Amino acid sequence: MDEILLKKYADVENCPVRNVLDRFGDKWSTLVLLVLDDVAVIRFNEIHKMIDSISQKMLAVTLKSLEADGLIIRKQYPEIPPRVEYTLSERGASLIPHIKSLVQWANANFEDITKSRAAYKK
Amino acid sequence: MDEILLKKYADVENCPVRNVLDRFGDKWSTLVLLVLDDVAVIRFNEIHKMIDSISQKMLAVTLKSLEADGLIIRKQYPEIPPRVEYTLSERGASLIPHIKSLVQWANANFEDITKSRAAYKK
DNA sequence: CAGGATCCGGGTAGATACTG
DNA sequence: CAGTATCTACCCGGATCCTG
Repeated sequence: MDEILLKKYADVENCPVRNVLDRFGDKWSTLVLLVLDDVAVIRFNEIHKMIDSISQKMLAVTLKSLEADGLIIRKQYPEIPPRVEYTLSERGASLIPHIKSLVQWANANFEDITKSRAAYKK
Repeated sequence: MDEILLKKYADVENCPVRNVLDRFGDKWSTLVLLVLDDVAVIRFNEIHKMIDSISQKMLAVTLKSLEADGLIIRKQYPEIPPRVEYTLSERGASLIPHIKSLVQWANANFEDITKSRAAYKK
């Protein structure tokens, strides 16, 4: 690993690793990004339907923080009833391949890890 | 994205995405893996020195769960004072490239994201 | 040295109700 | 429809103390 990263192990505030982890670490961001990548354009309630285990509140919070980080774009139409559409930004799209490679690893190793975990308990 | 993943959005328990995310999502696992990759063999207190912001407790917890998942190997020597060495397992090593690609993305985008976040607040 | 046990506080997620 | 507001409960993480 780079020297740069090594030195930053201790520097929690400005550590890019920590920073990106805090973004991924949260329960839903990654899943939302994958959904957006999957459907291109989507509305609030549609996301909620696709990830039905997320609460309305957490979906709102997640979308807001993703928007704040410039990973997704929120487009609001001045209509009644209101309509809001979410899409991936360029920055968000550039992140997708990395997430997907992780997901593929997860899929490939999921079963083995589950077995290890079960065996460990004994 | 694959159909398979799509269907699994709703299936929290058996979803590989969720599962791998829960492993990464925790505050320290990824950082510990990076350290292990960096040094090959390392003892408890050495990790603690490198990541000094982690508490003793969380380091122990993190190492245990990584071991349970078969991502690291714990080797204990029957000596006094006790000595325990940690190394990456093959499975753990196979994960490293994926993490690193994510870290690189984080480094490349860290500054811009920080700016976006600051601008959003106004 | 490498942790285990315990206690404790704060933040975060969930449920529910409400609104422009 | 697309959220916000509030309240609560739980869990996580830190600090401290202890031990083989």
